[in-house]
Amino acid sequence: MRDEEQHTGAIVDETPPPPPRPSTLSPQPWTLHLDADAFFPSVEQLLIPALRDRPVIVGSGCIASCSYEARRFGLSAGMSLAEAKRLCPQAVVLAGHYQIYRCFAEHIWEICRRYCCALETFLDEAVGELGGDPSRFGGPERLGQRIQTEVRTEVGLPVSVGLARNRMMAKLASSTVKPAGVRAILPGSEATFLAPLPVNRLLGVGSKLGRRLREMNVATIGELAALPVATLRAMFGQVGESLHDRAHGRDVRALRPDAPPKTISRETTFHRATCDRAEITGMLCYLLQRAMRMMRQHRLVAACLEVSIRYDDWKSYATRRTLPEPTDNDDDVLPVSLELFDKLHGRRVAVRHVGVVLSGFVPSATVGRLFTHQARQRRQDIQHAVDAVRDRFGHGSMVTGRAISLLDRLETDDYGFVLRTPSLTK
DNA sequence: TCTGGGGTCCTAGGACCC
DNA sequence: TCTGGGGTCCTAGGACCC
Repeated sequence: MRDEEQHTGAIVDETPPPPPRPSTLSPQPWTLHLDADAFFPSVEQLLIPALRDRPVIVGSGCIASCSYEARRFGLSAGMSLAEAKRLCPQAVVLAGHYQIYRCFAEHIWEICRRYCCALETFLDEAVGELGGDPSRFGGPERLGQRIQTEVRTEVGLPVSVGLARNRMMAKLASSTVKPAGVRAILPGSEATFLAPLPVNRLLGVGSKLGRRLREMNVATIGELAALPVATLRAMFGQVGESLHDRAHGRDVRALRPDAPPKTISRETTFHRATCDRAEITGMLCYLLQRAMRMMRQHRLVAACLEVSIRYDDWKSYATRRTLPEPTDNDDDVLPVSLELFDKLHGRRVAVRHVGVVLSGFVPSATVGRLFTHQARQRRQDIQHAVDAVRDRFGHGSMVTGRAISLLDRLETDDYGFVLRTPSLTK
């Protein structure tokens, strides 16, 4: 909760008592973390028997996920496809079928909900709070095995399950037993579990922070936990404080199962970098229309728009603007996106990548003044009619303005993924 | 290891207001 | 008229995660 208090300025008492830190020994509900093993390739291997036991990669440009058969060749998520093909030429590369993955994920989540009172989901992961005492099932580990078996028999996919007293520890638990493992971390055993793990396993320690910690001769989470919080605060500011908490197994993040998104973005990379302004702005408008539609599905209204471009020499630029007033209408934001693009697009270098980000959301119901003018009301009606057509026939059925030039080159699914574009296929 | 797409959170400086 | 401090908003950028 400390993070939220800092954001909202909720602390008014000059001398508050020390904030309650969730002790690893205090009674807390159990947290479940379930992680599907090599999710995308596993689904492909389940559906296409010929792919079983073969190295399978899902991704375009780089690896989104690869099967354990592929990992034996040194492949891992994030690696470029060029490098992957060099290491494992026999790998099967698939662009992915995200609509299908989503269906499998929802089935897995439904199984988790049998045991969880709150569940936060990502595509290949779920984290939830157990609704009751796991001793009913013979203890946390037995419960994890039960959930794992239900997923295996009902969905057909391997998953790893971790159980602990907070979400960070539950996720660490599942990550240490992948694939197809179950691990419960009993209260009081957190420090023993954490101490030998490499420091970069800790949430929030990526490449940069990991390098700085190694320079301080901190290689394990145990060595990090031994550093005084004042030292970490002096070196890393607020990040240092949360590092100290996490190294001691504390995680104050609450589950937010139905939290609305804070940003909605769409971006794409051109297969061949282009100088054609019409092509770039056409793509920009297309991406923006998709992001706006997704935002309306969440019943949100944006106050801020960001446009980003990346040139062929990999230099990236982005600019944001607060809109004259929050809106969910395409007509309000499309001209702004073009202004922002022109502001960014000053170099004589081909453009490789464009993207848009919507943010500063407020619920659409609270923006009453949007509906005060008749003209605006008419535009809202048209927008909703367009959305209705898109809901029924897909986004590509109703692309407007500059994005029309892209129509015959785009094919998308209902979850916001571009399945085939000139940039993603040979 | 020349590098996709969708997110979250934090920091910092400048403008502006009181 | 000048100076200072604090708060908030806006813009820009970076680290990190899946």
